[in-house]
Amino acid sequence: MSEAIRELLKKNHMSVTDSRLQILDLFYHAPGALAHADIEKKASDKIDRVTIYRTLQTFEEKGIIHTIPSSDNSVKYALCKDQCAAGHHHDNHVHFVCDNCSKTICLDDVLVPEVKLPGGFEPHQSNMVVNGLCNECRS
Amino acid sequence: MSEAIRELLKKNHMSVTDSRLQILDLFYHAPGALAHADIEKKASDKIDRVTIYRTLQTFEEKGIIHTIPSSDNSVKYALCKDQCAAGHHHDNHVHFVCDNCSKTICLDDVLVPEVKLPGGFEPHQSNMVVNGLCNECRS
DNA sequence: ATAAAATTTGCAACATAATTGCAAAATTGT
DNA sequence: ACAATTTTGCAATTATGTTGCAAATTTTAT
Ligand SMILES: [Mn+2]
Ligand SMILES: [Mn+2]
Ligand SMILES: [Zn+2]
Ligand SMILES: [Zn+2]
Repeated sequence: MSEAIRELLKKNHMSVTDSRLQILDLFYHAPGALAHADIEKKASDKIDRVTIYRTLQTFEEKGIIHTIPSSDNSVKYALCKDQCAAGHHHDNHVHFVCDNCSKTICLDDVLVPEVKLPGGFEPHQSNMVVNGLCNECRS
Repeated sequence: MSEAIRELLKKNHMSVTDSRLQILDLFYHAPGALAHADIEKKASDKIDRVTIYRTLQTFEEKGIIHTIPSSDNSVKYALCKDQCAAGHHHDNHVHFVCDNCSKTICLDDVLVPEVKLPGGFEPHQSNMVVNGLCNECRS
């Protein structure tokens, strides 16, 4: 189990360290996406803020996690599923943010639809975030 | 010209003050969306940081400007087109962020497409941001 | 036009978030 | 077990955002 996490680090040519194992473990068990602050709180064995910043940045560069944009200066991060490699993300799925519980969820099966842009614009990557009530909060 | 801006403030029941006129003027002449920092720099007659924060918040509440989400903790703002009223925005258009010049542009004519969500999710609002090369940077 | 009332502004103080350099600690390869 | 490399934590610094309050400005009433 924790073995899978070690492998992920190895596969991406990263040293396996306590902080990284711990942070990855948080992502694997989290109900939704995590913000820097969430990690700072949840990390059992306290990790320095700076280390968290650097770890998130490295994970993002290696294609292990991706960022989820927000309108309130609170970027969140979530695990990439598969084909994301260093420098080349392919997370073209929709994200959902619950207005009630404020959980942020990757809708891995809902792909971001293509849109026709005005002439001259060349699209590289699209992000779509839907706000509303999540499946749990609507019950 | 500046008269139109005064009218906009009046129409929204706001006192017309120097700061507000100046900031609105910036938006009307800007090539793209503006971040708080942009306004702080561009304001000819220096406006206090706090006033900028408060002005942006008020404009947003009144439906004069809307926020554009980002993946790097730097929300931008742009003018609303029309039917946005206090507390009820209707800016359901796509936004474009240029990877080269990093301009952020409202594609007012490109509507955010609907997506079918998994059962139980109730959508309220959608945002879509496309990255790539803008019309100017591709030439 | 003037004065009173209401709103907005700027300053100071504070709080939180993010970045950088560097030495100590941990990890990796031999 | 050792040397080389990488990562971590701390301190210092900078950037970003919030709040209370008195002074200034704008609006409304006279
Ligand atoms: Mn995702
Ligand atoms: Mn817009
Ligand atoms: Zn919810
Ligand atoms: Zn461009």
